[in-house]
Amino acid sequence: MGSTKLNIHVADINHLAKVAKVISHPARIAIIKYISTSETPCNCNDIVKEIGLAQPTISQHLSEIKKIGLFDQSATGKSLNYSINIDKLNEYRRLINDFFVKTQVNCNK
Amino acid sequence: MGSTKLNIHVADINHLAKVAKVISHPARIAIIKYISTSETPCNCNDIVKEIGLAQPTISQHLSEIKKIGLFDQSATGKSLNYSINIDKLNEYRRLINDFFVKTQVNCNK
DNA sequence: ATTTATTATCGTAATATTACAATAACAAAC
DNA sequence: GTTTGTTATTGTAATATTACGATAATAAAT
Repeated sequence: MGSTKLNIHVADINHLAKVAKVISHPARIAIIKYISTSETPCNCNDIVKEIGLAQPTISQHLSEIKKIGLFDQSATGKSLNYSINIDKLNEYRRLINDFFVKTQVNCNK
Repeated sequence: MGSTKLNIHVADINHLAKVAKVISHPARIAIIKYISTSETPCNCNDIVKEIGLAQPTISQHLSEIKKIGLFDQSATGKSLNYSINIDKLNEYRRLINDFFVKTQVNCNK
């Protein structure tokens, strides 16, 4: 008891839920936003300064976002530069948008 | 410690996170989908049978979805009929889609 | 090799979420 | 008013999430 029952749902639904979960926390939204707007390549410390959460917390959130492949990483010197994987971003935008659109279409028949 | 720090983020971001959280659980996605596809008005028991979770669990999920106004309710006899509030559905579709689009635009400059 | 800078991981406390049994609340039917 | 059908609420156990201090791991710089 207590944990989400994944086995009772089709894979599509579980996948959508997983993607939505990543953007269901304000810190992760703020991280994605910051990385996308940053003029210069930004690393973990930049994000820590920007968001105002401890470094391990940011690292944890980054790891959640990485799990769905939304980031590209490139190492320069000591630091890791994060950037958005546009293909994945687009894939997930469509995945979520399609859910809403399909829901609406279903309502209208 | 332990609870999400909302005060460090702007309201927009917290709002988006709140909406995304509703669709971050497969049972809630399945509920929304079922209600939208149902030909006849559907009540809580119908959803319980469809999804395969206990009635209090479904009731709890329905309440989460209601909190962001995604449902209309209408009482007929003993039961409550749930339907999707299309305006809200559209509002949230745009809210989430705009986040993705803006993120992508930011990446390309 | 030691220092310095950066990020990940470990451990853990606080809190939130998920699920369900039991039961209350409500409304129609008898 | 008692029964029946439906949904909400209460209470609670199991699990997950969030946050951070401490520390390890990694890599460049000296």
